This record gives sequence, structure tokens and C-alpha cells, in this order.
Amino acid sequence: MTVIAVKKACMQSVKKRTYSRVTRNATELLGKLIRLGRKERKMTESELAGRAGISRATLQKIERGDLTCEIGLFLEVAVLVGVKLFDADSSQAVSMHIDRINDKLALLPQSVRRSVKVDDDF
Amino acid sequence: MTVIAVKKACMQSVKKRTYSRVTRNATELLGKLIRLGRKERKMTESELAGRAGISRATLQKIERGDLTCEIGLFLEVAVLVGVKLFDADSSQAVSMHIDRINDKLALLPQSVRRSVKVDDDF
DNA sequence: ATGTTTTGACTACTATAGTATCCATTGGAT
DNA sequence: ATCCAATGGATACTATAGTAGTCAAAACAT
Repeated sequence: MTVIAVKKACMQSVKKRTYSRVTRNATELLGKLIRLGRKERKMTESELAGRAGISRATLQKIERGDLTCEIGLFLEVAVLVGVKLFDADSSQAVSMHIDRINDKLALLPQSVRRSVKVDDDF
Repeated sequence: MTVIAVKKACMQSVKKRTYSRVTRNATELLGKLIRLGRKERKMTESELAGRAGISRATLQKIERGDLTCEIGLFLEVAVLVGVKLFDADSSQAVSMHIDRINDKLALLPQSVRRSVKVDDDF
């Protein structure tokens, strides 16, 4: 048993993060869409991983819908195989959307101030 | 200058990952939608971070659209403030979608075999 | 104006994502 | 039937995401 293995065994009791069903479903779906896209384009795991600049192991995690992967890697791979984000993702449309959100944000107070009397809790 | 600082300085020359514009826009948009949702619900950063089980620093990275955050954390926070993923994200709909993707995948060959003669490159 | 809370930004540290490399199995051309 | 590429899964390691803590400035309520 190596030092690493011992350390790993000790870590078994460490806190584990929990995710909602919606989150898990969304990520699983995205992973499957990526896998489908890759196969439709007849790319091997190694090829796609290479183009995305990541390792094959990481691509496998992504296609498996692993929640701990970087969002940037996930989306980057999705783009490479032509998975549409946000339905219509012409960067034009997204940019305009961002502008609209900025406008909305500008109208709201900068900091959320919890009033002394609770006025919106159920 | 601490040991850590020296190490950091040495790391300046390390490879940096690159992301496409679409990816950056999508993440930025999602971050802004989260920030907007949080403010509309009158939650402070600390509150939302607490509910999501993450630190305030991480929530700030998410709202800033940081590409290196875990996709699970991103989506989890999005769900908490009511940001819709994939437009219609009733878990019902997503589940059905997953089933359809599975069917499609089942029809394709398990492994992508690059034919000896290139038949689909440009 | 004043006090308090929220936010932004940093730093040192720890947990872990990502990597390289391996091997075993599978599956699709020939 | 055979061969070899593609995949699945494991391991040890390194780079880095996430954390707690701090501080100052901004912003809201009074």
C-alpha cells in the first residue's frame, strides 16, 4: 500500500458535495449530446480531445456527464461538435442578450440590503 | 517573498488554456443571469453561496463568468436562483430528451473507425 | 452624517480536477 | 479468423479550483 493509497483511504470520510436532480440531468444530457455529436462527425475520443486541448480522460469524464469538470471545457467541447447552447446560440444573439441583462442589472440596487423586518420570506 | 510567491512567479510561463468566443459568451451570459436572478430574489452573495454550499469567493467567480469553475456548481447556483437551463428544463422534458439521445446513440457504431481513405475531411 | 451591511479583491492553503500512462477489452475492418 | 484501432477503467502525479480569512471601499437605511 503506497503513501498515496493510505492518504486516499483516509479521505473517504471527507465531505461530499451534493447536486440537485436538475443539475445532474442537465449535465448528463449535455454529455450525451456531445458524445452523439462526436460520433455523428466520426471523431475518435483522442481526436476530439486533441482538438479541444484536453486529455482523453477528461473528455471521457465530460461525455459521462461528470459534474466536477470545468464549465469552460464542457462548453468548448460542445461547441467543437456543434452542440447548440441556449438553443439559439449565434454569438450575435447571445451578445444582445448580455446587453439586455446588463440593462436590467443597472436598474437594480448595487447591493442587496436585507431590511430589518422580514418582508419577503414566505 | 514567501515560498508560495516564488512558486507562483515561476508558474507565470506555464501554458494557458484558450477558449472560443462562443464559450466565453455563453458562460458570461449564464453568470449574469445568475447575478440578475439573485438580486431579483433579494439574496446576498453570502446567502446564495451558503445555500449552494460553496464559498462566497466561488460564487463571485461564477457570477463573473469564470470559465474554470465546475459545471456542477455553475448549474446548481443557476437552479437556486431560477435560471432556466436548456430553455424548458422541466426535468421531465430533459429526461425524455436523454432517452431520445440514448436511442440515437444505440443506432450508431460503438467505436468510431477511421477508414483508411479519408472520406469526410473537408 | 453615521453606522452597518454588502461587495470586491486579495492571500495563503487544501482539496481535487486534469494529465500521462498503463492495461484489458471490445469491435469493426480486412 | 485475425489484427489493430478505439474504448473503458485504473493509478500516481501535478496543476489548479475552492476555501477561509482579511481588508477596504461602496452603498443602503436611518
